[in-house]
Amino acid sequence: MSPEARREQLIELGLTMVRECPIEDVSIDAIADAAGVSRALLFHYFESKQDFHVALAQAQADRMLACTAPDASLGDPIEVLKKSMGAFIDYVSENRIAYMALIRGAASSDPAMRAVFDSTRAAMAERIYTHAPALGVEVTPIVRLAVHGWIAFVEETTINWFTTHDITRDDLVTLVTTALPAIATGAALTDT
Amino acid sequence: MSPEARREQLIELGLTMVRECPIEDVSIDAIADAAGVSRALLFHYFESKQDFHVALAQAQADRMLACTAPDASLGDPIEVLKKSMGAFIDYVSENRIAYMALIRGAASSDPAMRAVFDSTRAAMAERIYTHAPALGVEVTPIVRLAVHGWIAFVEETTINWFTTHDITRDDLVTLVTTALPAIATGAALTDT
DNA sequence: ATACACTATTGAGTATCGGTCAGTAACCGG
DNA sequence: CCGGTTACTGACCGATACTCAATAGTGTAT
Repeated sequence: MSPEARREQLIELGLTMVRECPIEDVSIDAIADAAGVSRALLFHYFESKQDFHVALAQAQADRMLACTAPDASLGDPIEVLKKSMGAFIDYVSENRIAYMALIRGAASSDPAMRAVFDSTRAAMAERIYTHAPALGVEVTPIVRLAVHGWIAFVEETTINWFTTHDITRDDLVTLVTTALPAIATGAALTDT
Repeated sequence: MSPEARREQLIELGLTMVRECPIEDVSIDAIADAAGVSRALLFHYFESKQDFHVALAQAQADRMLACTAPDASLGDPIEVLKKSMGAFIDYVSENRIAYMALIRGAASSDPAMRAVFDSTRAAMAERIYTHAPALGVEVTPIVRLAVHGWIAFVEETTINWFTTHDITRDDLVTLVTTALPAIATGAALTDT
């Protein structure tokens, strides 16, 4: 099998397994067995287990970003944001174990993992910045900090929402959508 | 040595080590060596490595909660919050590796760890709820969700601030403090 | 067609680490 | 002084991340 195809297969398999149980419970053995190859082959394609996990996280992050890509055709920035947030909530709903383990959980320890995490958030933040001027908000350091914090707000409320489920999905979308201007404009005010 | 003293010593030692390197890199061997006891003794005091980590997280969480206890003597809820937020920022600054690893990072996988994490956030949220009525905000499910999200917002901005440091500590305190009413009142509006 | 080179792939090995257990030594009351 | 309780240990086990020399399979040049 060609290196690229095999690499892709292994990552795909890894993502599937991580969808069912937390990442640290997925051994290299299990992945290799499921793929029908030897353990050693995994270390041929990935330098270490960490490296493999980083590849998984990157793949997961890419898909999430693709799913939540803003639909500029909607025109109104708030509507664009709303649709994007809905997509985010749905994506995390469908991949919550994988998402929590890869994007959120492992963000603490491994620097390489943290880098994936950071760049993913930065990509999400960048989308916001492009619409900020249209809403009369200047992108200053404090606004940037606030936007990053807001992303954490969105993640936390989404994850929390699964366990409680005591408000509707639409209310959640509205909550996180309206929170952004509320936080950002407040931050912009602190700035001056 | 008495069981209690030993337990305390091991936890204290664990917290010290976790202050310097991520928790999963701290082996039971290392802790036992540092304490001058055998590995087996650790398993006499803690059922498993996970159990030990939970004990560490609980101790860390307790200290954080103690440090950030609201000072009701200030009167004005916003001032109380501001002081508490300042204390939180300072605490996390001084213990960022341990905090990230124990309170934030490990929240994904182990249910017992997640329980510590959840109850800590719940304790922080409870402090907020007691002041909500005074600010004309009713504590509904959506407000609860928003408050939990806001705590994530505070954690994220604090951790992020530590790496960039491009605004002043006071501005950060103001940012997170003003964000709470901004988010909570917005949430309360969505409710009706 | 055959030999050769290249590489995807492996099986067998090593080190480390979490966890177990039978046993020891030290401190206790009688 | 003796017996029991218990803090404590050393030696073992299984799993797992990781290594490496060797192989099998495929494409190419003559």
